[in-house]
Amino acid sequence: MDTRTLCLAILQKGAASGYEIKKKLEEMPYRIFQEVGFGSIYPALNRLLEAGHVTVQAQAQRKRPDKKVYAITANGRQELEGSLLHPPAQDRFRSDFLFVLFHSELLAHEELADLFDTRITELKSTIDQMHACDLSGASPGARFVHGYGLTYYENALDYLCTHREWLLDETEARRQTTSATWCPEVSSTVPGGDR
Amino acid sequence: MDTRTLCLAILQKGAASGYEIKKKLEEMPYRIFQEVGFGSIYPALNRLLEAGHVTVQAQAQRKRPDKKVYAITANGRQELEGSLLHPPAQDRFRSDFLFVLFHSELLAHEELADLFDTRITELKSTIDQMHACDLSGASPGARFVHGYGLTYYENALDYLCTHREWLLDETEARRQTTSATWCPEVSSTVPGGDR
DNA sequence: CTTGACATGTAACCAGTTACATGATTCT
DNA sequence: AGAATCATGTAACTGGTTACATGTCAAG
Repeated sequence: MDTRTLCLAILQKGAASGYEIKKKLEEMPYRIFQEVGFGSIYPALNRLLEAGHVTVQAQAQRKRPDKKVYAITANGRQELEGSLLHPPAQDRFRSDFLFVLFHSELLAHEELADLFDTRITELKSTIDQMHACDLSGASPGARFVHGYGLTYYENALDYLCTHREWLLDETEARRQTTSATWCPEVSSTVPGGDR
Repeated sequence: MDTRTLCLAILQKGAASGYEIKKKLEEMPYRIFQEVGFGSIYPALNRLLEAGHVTVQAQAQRKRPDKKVYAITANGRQELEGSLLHPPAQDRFRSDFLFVLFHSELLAHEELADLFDTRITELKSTIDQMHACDLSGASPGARFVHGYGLTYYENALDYLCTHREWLLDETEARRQTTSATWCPEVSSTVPGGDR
């Protein structure tokens, strides 16, 4: 989702400044969608302003720089609802982690094991944070998306744990049988081999 | 992963033309990572050529336009291995579908139901295709990644099926309780207070 | 006779990231 | 004293998408 729509979505729940929008995009539940930098947010807000989708109000603050509080307009709400209506684009999943594992035979055994271990630790911490997350008062949509993300992380963790040894062993085996002999793989935990 | 690295990864498994690279990126197992257009591939190959990561050889064909077959060099292999070594960037998951469901209260009941149904159908078809996919001869890494993707899709399908009714009902319930008290304009709800 | 596969490329456009630029205040 | 937080923005760069441009051949 582009930054403009993301900003509209947040402003729809209440007026906010660019700085505050960035903070909200960093924490749950918006974190699931995307993190964007100031370099995207401020220009996006200016374009929304030009288009009449939002209004600004400068807020002088004692002992703080001025704040520009943006609020969504009826026009902006219509725009947001419009973008929800047309059929959503395909999901895109980008994982450099998987890309590296895909080429497991180009890495040393230890590097592979380390990769797994750090990812498993990260996943556990992410899952803990998501469990700790307060959802009282959250909309049904927010809860649904949170649950989707949580089950994704939990299943990913499970997959990594149950297939770690398999990949490590198979990669080692493949490395040794470079071109000489063909080794018949016999395993009950071959990914995709359960049909 | 950027297009150049993606091209190197494919060429590492064998020489290919730009057209063939695109086809490989469209099918399993590369499909999991990313799909890229010709507009990305041809410039990427030229940059790899300039950098000495690949070589070209024009191949005249009977009754076909000439083909430019690219092959990876020792230099290019080193480059690829190098990019696998430094710690992978964070996974990014972008889903307009989830973004829409997040705002379920802005959509009509029927639109929501339709969204679910089309997505469920799509997922089922994707899963079938992945099950039908031939993995004999695939590297351990490729199998691992394929399995990761497959379990993701299966779990996503399961989550959608088991939570469809919940979201539909909860959204309906929320709509009825908030419609009366909903306050549209800017008003006093400025987050972050004032001073 | 038209669609689709084969085959390569460029140019304009759009979006996002990173680095830069500024500056007060509060916490450790 | 130095780091973190609050607060806003621009400019350069990078990368990807889309549209354009060209052409053959096979199959329906």
